[in-house]
Amino acid sequence: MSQPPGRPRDATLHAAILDAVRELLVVSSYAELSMDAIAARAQVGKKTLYRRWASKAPLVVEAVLDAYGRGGSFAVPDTGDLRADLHRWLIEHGEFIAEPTNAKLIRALVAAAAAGSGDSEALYEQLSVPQRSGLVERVRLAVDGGAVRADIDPDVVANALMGSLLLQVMSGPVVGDHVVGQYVALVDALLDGMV
Amino acid sequence: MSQPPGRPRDATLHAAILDAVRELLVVSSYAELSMDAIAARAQVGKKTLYRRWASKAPLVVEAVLDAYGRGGSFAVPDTGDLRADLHRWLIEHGEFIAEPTNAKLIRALVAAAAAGSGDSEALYEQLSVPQRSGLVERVRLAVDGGAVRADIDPDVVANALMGSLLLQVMSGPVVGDHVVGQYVALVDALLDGMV
Amino acid sequence: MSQPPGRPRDATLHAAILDAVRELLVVSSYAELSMDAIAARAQVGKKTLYRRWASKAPLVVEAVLDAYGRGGSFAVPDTGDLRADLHRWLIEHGEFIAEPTNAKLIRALVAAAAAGSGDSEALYEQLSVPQRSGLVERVRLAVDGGAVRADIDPDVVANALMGSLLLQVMSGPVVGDHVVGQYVALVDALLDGMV
Amino acid sequence: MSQPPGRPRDATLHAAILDAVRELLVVSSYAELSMDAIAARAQVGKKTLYRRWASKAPLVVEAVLDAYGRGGSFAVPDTGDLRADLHRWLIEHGEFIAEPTNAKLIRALVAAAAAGSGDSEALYEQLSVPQRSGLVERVRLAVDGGAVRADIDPDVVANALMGSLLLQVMSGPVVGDHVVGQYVALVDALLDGMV
DNA sequence: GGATAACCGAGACGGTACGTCACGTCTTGGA
DNA sequence: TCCAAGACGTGACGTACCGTCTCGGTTATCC
Repeated sequence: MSQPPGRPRDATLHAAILDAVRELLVVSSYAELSMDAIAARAQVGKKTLYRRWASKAPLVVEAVLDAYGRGGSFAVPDTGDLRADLHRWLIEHGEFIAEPTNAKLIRALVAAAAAGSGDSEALYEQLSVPQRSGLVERVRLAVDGGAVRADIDPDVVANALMGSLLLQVMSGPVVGDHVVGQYVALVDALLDGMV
Repeated sequence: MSQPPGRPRDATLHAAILDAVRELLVVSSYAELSMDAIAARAQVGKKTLYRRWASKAPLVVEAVLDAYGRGGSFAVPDTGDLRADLHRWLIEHGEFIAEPTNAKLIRALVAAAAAGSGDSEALYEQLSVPQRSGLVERVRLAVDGGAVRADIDPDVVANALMGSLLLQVMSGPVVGDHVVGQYVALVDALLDGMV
Repeated sequence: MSQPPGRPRDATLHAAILDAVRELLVVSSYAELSMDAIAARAQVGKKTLYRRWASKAPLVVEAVLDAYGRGGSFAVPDTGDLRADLHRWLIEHGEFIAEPTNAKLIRALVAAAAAGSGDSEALYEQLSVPQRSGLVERVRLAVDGGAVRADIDPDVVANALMGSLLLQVMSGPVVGDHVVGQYVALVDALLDGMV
Repeated sequence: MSQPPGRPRDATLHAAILDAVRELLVVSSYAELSMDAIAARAQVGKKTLYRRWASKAPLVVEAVLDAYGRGGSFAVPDTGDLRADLHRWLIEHGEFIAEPTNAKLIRALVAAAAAGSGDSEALYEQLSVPQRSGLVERVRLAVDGGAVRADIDPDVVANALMGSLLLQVMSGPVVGDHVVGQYVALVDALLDGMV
């Protein structure tokens, strides 16, 4: 209950720093992003950065997830209509990553996870795990309700959907409405089969 | 026809350098990998590295693709049985990335693509494009042969399969036979539908 | 009056670096001396060197002049007896550069002045100008006092004395008392004439 | 008598290389001069340089001495009039080093001697020893002839004259006729005494 | 006249040092 | 205790130079 002694941390700095990170990431890849540049941009001492984040990776992860979370709700909807719910979720994400700014942020997140040593996978899972569990849960609900065959593994479906999105991000800038149609087609193929 | 003047580049160094990169990547993530260490390991001057590759990213890409290409044929088979062909292709890749050594290499490849500045996407596509076109071609064949519905977009199928693999790589070390079963289940769900 | 923001430079490092330079110069010529070695010896980052000196040349100059300045007073004495004063000054310097350690330092100073590009002459003159003006002043005093002919140019005398010393340094290690006698002889020849 | 087998060395290259060295030294100090640049300038392979000179230092020494030797005779004259002979020798040298191009060359020679490790003093003496012995010989002749006091050490006189010149070179660009007058004054002071 | 041998221009090579940049820590004065 | 500013040790970056080597090719003598 008692408050720690000394001057409390300036809460407004948090947002300023995350903003600086995102602004810099839009114009300069993860590798080019430096803690010095972040501190300079946010008008903040480097010590302040390291007081709050252990290194560049978790800082970038938080900056990206912060933008991701504020960009509207990405929870998997449950209207009872599985096809419509998956369509909507996939299109929502598709439009998010179609925005070049957002694509750069996600690419930075992947870079932070892939480049880092060992425990940086954990950071990456801060993004993937909640989304995956939301998807798995929604599919399991459909299985339980009998709308989907009982032998379907929800994890497999979640992998296919999220994997398609990830591949899209990593394949560079995306063009036009064509892509949105592909998301619809993916859900339909999974539900109806290709045969 | 005529040979350029001066001492020609030593062709054996190319392989020695790529070997050094791979050996180092097994024990030290992409971020920890240094050009100095590569040069030292390959018994080569740093100048020789920069004479042949512009930076760490394309060097790592070539080293990984070189191992990938030599690791046996990953072409999509065509036995006439689409289900069996996709099963086999997916399991082949699944086992490749299940090998921890290979997983590290692929993670490094992703890191090189994600961390690099701009044109490294192009390098990354050296891996993804050939695989994608093989897959797309195989599915299109099935569509043309009437084994698959005419309104199926082969690109969508390729995205789902490759995306699942990519997600697997990025989600850290994978355990056991469980995963292989998931690949079978993904192909089956796509072919038969979930409903 | 106010102090600039940020951590102030560590004043103790200055002396440590200059010491390291001198220690290294005793065993390795100016050309062999490397900034890396200096940094390693002084337990200092290379950045710290370049923060304080633009390159190797001015660093060496300061290191040598620092030792020269601390090695006792080399001011030209003024006892009223010009011959004795010049004898003493010349012998003092002669004994200084006869010390192999000091000779190496002075040779490094000359190398820094001669090898450097343009503005290192200025650094070199940090040594020569004060000595020259002291000598010139002493001779001018003698001229004014009538102890020396009025048509004598003090600059000419200073040149001859300092030049003899410089030539000695550049001519490699010097042997014994013979040299001291030569300094006495030089002053006597100048005062009394050769004829 | 017999000629060694194989293609003889191209004698014209020697001069071309020395020219290249001098041309480069005029615009870029000794430290900035590189063997690569010399080879490129002289249209010569680097192997050709190292076939003829062990390193940069002796090459520079030869290039400078070559120019020095061709610049007319610098032998000490012997007209019987010591004063006139020394005047003439000193003025000749003074005018030589007053030429900025020549001054740069001599500075490079000093740099080659001072910067190098150990045996480079030997190179420097290729210039100083012949001049010194010429001077010493001339003074000794005057001593023997009774034109100069018997207790005068010719080495001391040579030191004073050569040292004055060396100091002049190292003190940067020189201005005007003023300097020539100083050389005359130096000889006069030595001959007549300052008192 | 063929073999042999040294020369030559060009430029790749291993190594070392350069001067810069980034990381993560530390040290000021001050809030 | 927090904060901005910035110096600090460490270590990687990408470049330049040194002196050696390896190409294709040229000139000389020797057999």
